[in-house]
Amino acid sequence: MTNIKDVAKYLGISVSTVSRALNHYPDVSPTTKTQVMDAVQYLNYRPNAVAKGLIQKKTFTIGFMIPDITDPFFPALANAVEETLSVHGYQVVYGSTNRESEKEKQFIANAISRQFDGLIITPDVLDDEMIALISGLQMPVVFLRRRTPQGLNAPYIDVDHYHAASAAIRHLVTRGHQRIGFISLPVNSITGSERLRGYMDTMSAYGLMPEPVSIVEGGRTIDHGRAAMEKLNQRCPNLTAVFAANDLLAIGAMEWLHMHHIAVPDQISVMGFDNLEYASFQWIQLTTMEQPREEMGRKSALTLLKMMKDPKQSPVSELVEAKLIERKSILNLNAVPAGRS
Amino acid sequence: MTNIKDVAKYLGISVSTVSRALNHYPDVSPTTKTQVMDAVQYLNYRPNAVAKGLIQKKTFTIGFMIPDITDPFFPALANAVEETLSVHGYQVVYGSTNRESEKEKQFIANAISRQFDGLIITPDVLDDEMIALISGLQMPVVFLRRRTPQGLNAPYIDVDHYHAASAAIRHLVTRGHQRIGFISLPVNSITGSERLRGYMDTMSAYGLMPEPVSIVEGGRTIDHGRAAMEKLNQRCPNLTAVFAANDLLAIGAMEWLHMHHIAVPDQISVMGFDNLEYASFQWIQLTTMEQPREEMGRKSALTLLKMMKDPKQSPVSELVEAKLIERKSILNLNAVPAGRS
DNA sequence: ACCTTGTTCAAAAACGTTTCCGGCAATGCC
DNA sequence: GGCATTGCCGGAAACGTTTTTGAACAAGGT
Repeated sequence: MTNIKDVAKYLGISVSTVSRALNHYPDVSPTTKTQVMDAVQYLNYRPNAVAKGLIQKKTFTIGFMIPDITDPFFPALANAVEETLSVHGYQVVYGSTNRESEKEKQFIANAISRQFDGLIITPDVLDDEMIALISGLQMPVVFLRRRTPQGLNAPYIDVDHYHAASAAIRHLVTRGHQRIGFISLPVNSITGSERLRGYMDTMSAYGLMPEPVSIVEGGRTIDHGRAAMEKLNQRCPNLTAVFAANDLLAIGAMEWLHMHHIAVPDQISVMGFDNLEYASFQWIQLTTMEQPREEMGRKSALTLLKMMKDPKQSPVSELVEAKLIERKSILNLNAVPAGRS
Repeated sequence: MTNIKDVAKYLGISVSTVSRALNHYPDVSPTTKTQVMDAVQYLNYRPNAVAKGLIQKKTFTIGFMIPDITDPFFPALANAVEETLSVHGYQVVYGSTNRESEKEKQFIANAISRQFDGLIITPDVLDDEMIALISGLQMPVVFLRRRTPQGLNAPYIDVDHYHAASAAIRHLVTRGHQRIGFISLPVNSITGSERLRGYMDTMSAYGLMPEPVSIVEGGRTIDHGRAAMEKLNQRCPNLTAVFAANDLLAIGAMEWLHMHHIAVPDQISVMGFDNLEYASFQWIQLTTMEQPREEMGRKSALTLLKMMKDPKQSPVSELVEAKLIERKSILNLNAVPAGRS
């Protein structure tokens, strides 16, 4: 590999002049500058970013930690993050941690030793050790799709899961639904507990205090959704609607209903959360709360950029709006003859 | 940030001893070694991987270039690659290029200046400039999900698209289908042209030379599949089966059929390619050729690992088998009363 | 007493850049 | 013509490691 010394020697000038020419410093004459550029071309010289990073204490790489790239929620996020960071010369290093605490810590440790310039993270487990690790970080951090935990003061970009769940329930109730089941995410996760809380509070605000049996903890996958729907159907056979805490659960539920010849929405309505591509399939047509993933990804990248440019200012968190996407999985009971069990 | 000089000063020993202790060199006494370890803990010292990379000429990062992380085909690949590389201490840098030539070149250039140790790439456009760029590379490269282009001698990991397409057609023909339409990927892509070739050759081997009108170039998305199915239906209303070159196209086709009340498989059979998660949905149940994505990801990572360990040996390419996943989207005409148009 | 061998460590070079500092012409100004 | 200013450039330090070389010392054999 040819280095800067080689091109300096080739031109018979000093290393520092070559460096200044390449970095467009003002104090280098136009003629030598073009000479340098030509020599660089001719010798096929590529600056070594590692050496540059060492001396500048800036690597132009940022870390992006997510629970699971295989979860269809994340690729769009990742894409938006990379898109907006790459135009500023940053490269992003993904880490898919499978929600394992060990891997998450591993990723942070790596970010430190590799001198990343910033971090966008969606941590899943936030025990004390993790919080300590993050709070000891020298680089800017933004939390994505979860609020900043107690004890840290990084900004976050999140949707308001609580209000979104509330809006979903409102949508169902105003369409005449009263017996509404809930298929939950793991409740030890933040998003899971927030959406559950939105369901609970809104139901009781309408005087529809749900019995505990109408809530089942589902998990995150389609299979979980199926199993949860089966359990729900056993325990509360007279539900008119089901609210699933994400689209995968909703689709699992719809699959179970389809297999048992229970028509959606005629016999039971289903509401989802996320608006994945699946949701718009002709067979599914799921009404769901959309999380604006591109927007979230973009905004997290932009606030990180701002923080890296000026580490002084305290950056601002943002709560973006979820949006109700109406399709055909919910029946309006008020517009129906009546006489349903 | 505390560096190795700090811990040396703290212990009153030399920098080199600390370094040797940390890297488990034999010539450091047990007592100083434990002292060093304790000091490292106490001072919260983290080795600077950038400096290490500079002197060792090894960064323990590999680049993984894919066309589009948003395409549901790739996350599983990416996951497998990262999984098997991370256990060897490598970190992987993704690049989602949106199939833009400019971004692909950008990624390679970045890989050079950042001194990556190796590359796993799924390039989409391979013009002369790209080939020159790659052939000038100092680091090992493996091609994934495409064969190595002429003029390069890197290994590849791919499925045999041609034979897989051939097997798909054989499956249809042995079930009595003769008029089989084809929805193609963009034919200027390698995978697209290979699958098309498999279709063509196999059809004519059975004496079923397809008319040009029964082939329509679809694209890559569900919307393309819909449009293609509509076109196909106009041009060849008497098809008994359609082979779509990937599952997204197949699902788009099935959507169009569903919207027009044409039953699958009773009125027309559909065969896909990829076996995405979608394909197993209850409403879809698509028979399709599975590409073993985890296996491909793992294998590409393993051969890269081998090449990095011993750059001498010429590594071996692999063609993995696609596997027919039988579901319910194909009707066996031989087991049916007869009398179909 | 001397050589050999082995163990443990320190000094310094090296990696490829950037950047600070100073020097040397040439120019402009009085 | 002296003097400050400007434009351009070279030397060298610095970034934080690893690695090579060899020094110091002890122990053991003859």
